[in-house]
Amino acid sequence: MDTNLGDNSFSIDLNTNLSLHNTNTSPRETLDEELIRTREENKKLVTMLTNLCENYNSLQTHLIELLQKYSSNKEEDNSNLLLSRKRKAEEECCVNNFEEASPKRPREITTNVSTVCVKTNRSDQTSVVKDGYNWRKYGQKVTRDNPYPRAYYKCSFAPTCPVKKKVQRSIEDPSILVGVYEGEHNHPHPSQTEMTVPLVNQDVSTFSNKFMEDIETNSLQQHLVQQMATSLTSSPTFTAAVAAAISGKIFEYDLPFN
DNA sequence: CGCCTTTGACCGGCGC
DNA sequence: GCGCCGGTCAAAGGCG
Repeated sequence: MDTNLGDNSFSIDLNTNLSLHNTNTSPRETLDEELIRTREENKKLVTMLTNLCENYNSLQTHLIELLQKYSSNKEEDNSNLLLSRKRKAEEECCVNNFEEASPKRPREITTNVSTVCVKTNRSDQTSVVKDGYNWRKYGQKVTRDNPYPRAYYKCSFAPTCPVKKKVQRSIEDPSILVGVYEGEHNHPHPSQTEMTVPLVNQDVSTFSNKFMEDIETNSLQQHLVQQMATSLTSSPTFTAAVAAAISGKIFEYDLPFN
């Protein structure tokens, strides 16, 4: 990993030592200087924020790649131990060779399988993984290897959407809901935000999914901050407002001396 | 009234 | 061929 984080060792000079009481220059000149200085600080902050976001994004991309490698290896190991022969055959068919249809099983092959684990309140008995999509429950079954019922859902946001999901509580930790998504949505996410799209097209373990949830939450916040900063700093209205606020403060300080 | 959940029945694959 | 098991269907009922 050669992600360069050294560039982030920035120091922010907020320029708090404003020369408010410079007796050699007129108030107008002082204000102009402060305005120029404020704009420069503004530019610096935007640059630093941009660098920070770029580093963050590259780091996140790298992390996702590592997690995908890790989870695919782990999935392979676990399937040998835990899955029945039937499940194992399906898993291998979908994950490793999903382009080829099994001669023994000419039925529709799912092209995409992903696992999502969601930590819930232990007292919460509902088996709902809130991912922003609309789901219609079409069945429930108690499986042999888990006393908790497995619920079957179809995506009801679009009539032609082929995505299905199975939700079942973990036998090891009942507070964890394990959702298995099959297929890909053929419609945009209802919330219109890419950041909250569930982890389709990835086989991700319990660990990595919890990790990914954190990443996505923080990423959303980061994204919002970035957008706010960009829109605000590029707005002449905003800079004018900042200048007005500063000048107002300066006059507050200056008035007793006039 | 439409959408959703519930739940028993049914179907197909697989092992013995 | 039979039984087990997971997945799906569809009727009935609930809810807003």
